[in-house]
Amino acid sequence: MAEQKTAYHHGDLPRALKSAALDLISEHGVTGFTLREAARRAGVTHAAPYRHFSDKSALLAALAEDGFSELRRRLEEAADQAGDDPLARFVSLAPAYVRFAVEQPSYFRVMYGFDAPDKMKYERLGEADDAAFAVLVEGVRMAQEKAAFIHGDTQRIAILAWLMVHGLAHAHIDGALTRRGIDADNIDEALAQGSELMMRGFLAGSG
Amino acid sequence: MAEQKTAYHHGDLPRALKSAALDLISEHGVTGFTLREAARRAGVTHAAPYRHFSDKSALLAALAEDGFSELRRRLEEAADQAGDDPLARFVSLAPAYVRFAVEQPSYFRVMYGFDAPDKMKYERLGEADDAAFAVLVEGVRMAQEKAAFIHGDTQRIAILAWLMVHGLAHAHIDGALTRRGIDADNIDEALAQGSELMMRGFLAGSG
DNA sequence: ACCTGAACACCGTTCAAGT
DNA sequence: ACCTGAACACCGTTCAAGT
Repeated sequence: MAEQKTAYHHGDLPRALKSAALDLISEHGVTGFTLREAARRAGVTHAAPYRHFSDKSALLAALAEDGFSELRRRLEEAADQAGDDPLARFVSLAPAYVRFAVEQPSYFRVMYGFDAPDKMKYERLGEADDAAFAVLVEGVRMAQEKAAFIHGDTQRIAILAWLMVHGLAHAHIDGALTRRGIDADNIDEALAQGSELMMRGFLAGSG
Repeated sequence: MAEQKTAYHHGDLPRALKSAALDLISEHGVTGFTLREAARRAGVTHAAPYRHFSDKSALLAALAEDGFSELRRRLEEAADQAGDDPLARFVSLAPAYVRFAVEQPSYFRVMYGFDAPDKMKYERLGEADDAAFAVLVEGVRMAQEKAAFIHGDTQRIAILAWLMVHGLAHAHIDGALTRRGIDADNIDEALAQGSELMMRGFLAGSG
C-alpha cells in the first residue's frame, strides 16, 4: 500500500501526497502528520510538495475538501435509495453521516478538527462543506413542504438536526462514547434512539 | 498579563506553565502550543518543564483536567441555582455548558479536541471527565424519578442529551455556526430552540 | 515545469552539570 | 530538589541550482 514509489516522479504527486497524508493521520492523528514524512512516503524530496501546495495547511485543506465531496456523495446516495417519502429521505441521512465518520475517520478529523484548515481562507473548502450541508438543508425543506415537519427557519432546523448526528460521530471517533458504553456494536442502536427522540421533537403537532 | 516572571523561579512553575500554555492555545490553537515557548513565557529554560511534566502531552492532560473540574463546578452551580424542580435543574445544564465553552474556548479545545490527551492513559483526566459527566447523568436520573421523563438507560439518555449541547458548543467554537448564521448574538436563541426540541423528545407521553 | 540539496530558524527530549 | 546548557534528531519553509 506504500511501495509503488517509482511512478510518482512524473506522475500524480499531489494525489500521492494526499494519500500519504491520510495514512499518516490515521496512524498518528492530524498532529502527527508531517509534510516531510509525506514527501518521504511519496518518494520525493522534502521541498517537492511546495511545487503543488503552498504550505502544510494547504495540503490539509485539499484533503478536507476531498472529504466533504465524498460526504456529500454519500448523503445524496442515501437519500436517493430511501425513495420518495420526504421523512424517509431525511431520516436516512443520519446513518449515512455516521457511517462516513466511522469508515473514514481520518477525513473526518481534517474536516472537523479544531485546528482544521480555515474554511474562510480556503474558499473551495468552504464551498465543499456548504455543498454537503446543503443536502441536509434540502432534506429539511422537503420535509417541511410535504410532511408534518416543524415550521420555522429551515437552515436553523437543519443545524439542530446536524448537531446531534455530528456530535455522535465526533464523540464516537475520539473515544468519548466507548468510555461510556457505546461502541461499534451498539452505535447503530444509539443512533436510532437518538433519531427517534429528535424526530419526536421535529414532527410538529404529533403526540 | 505575562510580565511577572520574577516570582516563578522558586515559585509555582507548574501553574505558570499551564497558564502560559492556555494563553498560547488561545493565540495559536493547540497545534500552535509549544513547550519551549511556554517555558520562555514562564521565564525558565526549555528543559525546566520536564521536572514537573513528563512530556508535552502530560502538560496538556493537566490542563484538560483543570478544565473538566471547572466545567463540573459550573454545572453543579447552575443546577443548584435552578432550585428543586428536576426538569428545571436538567434544563439549566445546557446553557451552563455552552457558556463554559464560549468563555473558556482554550480549555474546551484541550478537553475535546481530536488530538486531546488520552483519557485512558491519564487516569486523573478520565476521572475529571467522568465527574463532570456525572452531573448530567444525575440530572437525567432525577428527572426520570420525579418527573415525566422518558424511561430507559439513564446513561444512554444522558449521552444523547449531551451530544446536541456539546455539538452546539463545539461547532460554535470552530466557527461552523457563524458561517451558517448563528453567532454570539443568537446562540442563546438557537440553544433554547434546540433544548425545546430535545425536551419534546424526552418528555415521555406528552403531546 | 518540476525536483534536489543546502540552509535557517524552529521543535521535543535527554543528559551531564551546576546550585 | 530544581534548573541550566549543550546536544541530537527532528520540523516547516525558502532558495539557488539542476534537468
